[in-house]
Amino acid sequence: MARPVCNVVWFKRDLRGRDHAPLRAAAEAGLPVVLLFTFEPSYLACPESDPRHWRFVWQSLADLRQTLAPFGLPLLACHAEAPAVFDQLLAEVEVKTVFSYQETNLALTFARDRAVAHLLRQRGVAWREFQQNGVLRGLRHRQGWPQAWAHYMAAPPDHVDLARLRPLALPPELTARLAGPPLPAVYTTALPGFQPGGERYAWRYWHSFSQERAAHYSRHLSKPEASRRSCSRLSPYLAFGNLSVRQVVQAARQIADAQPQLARPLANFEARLLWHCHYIQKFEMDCRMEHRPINRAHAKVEKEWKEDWFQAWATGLTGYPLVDACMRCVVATGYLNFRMRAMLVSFLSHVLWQPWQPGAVHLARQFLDFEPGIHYPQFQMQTYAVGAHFLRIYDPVKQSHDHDPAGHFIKQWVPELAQVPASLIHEPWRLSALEQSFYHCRLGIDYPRPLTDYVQAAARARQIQKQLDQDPEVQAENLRIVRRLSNPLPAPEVAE
DNA sequence: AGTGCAGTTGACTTT
DNA sequence: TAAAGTCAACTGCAC
Repeated sequence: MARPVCNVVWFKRDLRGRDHAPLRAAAEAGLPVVLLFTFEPSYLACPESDPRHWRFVWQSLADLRQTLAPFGLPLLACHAEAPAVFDQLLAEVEVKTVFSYQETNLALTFARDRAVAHLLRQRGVAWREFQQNGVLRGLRHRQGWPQAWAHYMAAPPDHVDLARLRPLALPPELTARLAGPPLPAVYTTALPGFQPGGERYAWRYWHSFSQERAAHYSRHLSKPEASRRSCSRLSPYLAFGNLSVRQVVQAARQIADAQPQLARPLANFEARLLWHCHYIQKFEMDCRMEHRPINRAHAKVEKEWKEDWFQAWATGLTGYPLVDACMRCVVATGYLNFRMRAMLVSFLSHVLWQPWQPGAVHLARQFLDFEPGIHYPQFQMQTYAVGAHFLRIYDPVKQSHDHDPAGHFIKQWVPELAQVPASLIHEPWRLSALEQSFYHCRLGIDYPRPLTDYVQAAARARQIQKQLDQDPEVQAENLRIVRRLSNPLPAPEVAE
């Protein structure tokens, strides 16, 4: 008996029903479709994964199903490795083409994609992968990239006519077999404190941002507390593709045109959307930075692993109030603004003098909006002076005075310091014995003494960096990186 | 009242 | 997206 013929749309980090090139292509191709998502055990179990990410995906799928249901389109979520899913599916149905987006992600998913490509090629199935968010695969240099990005962002979205998609009816037995075992409840139960996934929530965040919150965007961007409201909070929706960058860019331009008083903050916001894609493009072009220093000569910097220091950092017990508040906050909510993230990385790398890789894995799990293409380039930039960049060592006390002067954020996340007055909260190690007892904050008992002295540690980090700058091997590597990764044209906002 | 000077502030440069 | 260094201008104060 002839196998039924169909196409497949394979959803990855593009969990939306609009501006979706693979869906659009499948609709235009005419054949019945199978809509597929895979929860892969190897991906769920990888060190960078946290249940918070998969809960977000779960919620996104529920939302997507709501979008698809009126058109009678089922979405098959399989708890199995993707190659195995395709293998089983191809045994029962004849797939002409698999449509998906290109995925700039971990080495793990890249290897998975190669296995899938191999399998599909063997079975004579075409795989059409589409460019996502202006990120280009196979670029050798970035000359012309900003122009290509601008062109993509200005182009009309990939409109999907869901009414034109016809589902392929799979036998329930096959559907059940493909679906695999149910996901453990930890991946499917919502937790308070985290942003919920899904296209509908994504647009709700966009509307509240563009209508109310964006006014103070630039002023509050770096404040640990105010940024939670005044920033867009779209990052997890972009990371999992509940929104395309293009949809957001175009929505922002529309609002900026209609409401001139928002033009400035929204232009600032759009510049960051460009940087978002810029870093993913960087990672796409050199994904080895997931594991090793982008400046290979930096591999010889010796760092002494101190498990207890790392644990103190990871749990918010370093003795530096703002550092601890930030870590506890991101562990509890999955969100922290850019500057505070950079400070956490700087503190681990330069002050505690610990290797960055375990820190990158820890924060990948905490960030609800974990985006490998931003995460790894940023970690490397914060850790090393790479290419044209210089070292940025954040002073945790200065940051505290500058961005949380009244200590509200600190008190919220480090309740041990709740009684300490604002004037003393940034440096609790200065509290006298009397003050410690008066403010219920005994150092070493209620709240830790600093793990190490910031001033000395930063001086050492700067000195080692100075030596590295003189090192011919480091210099040669930097030259290579500048040639390959830097953009030889003027900055995009100027060129535009 | 005007001068000298130590200390502060801010703009700008450098790493 | 940082912070230290440099320098000039400014301030407050003693005399």
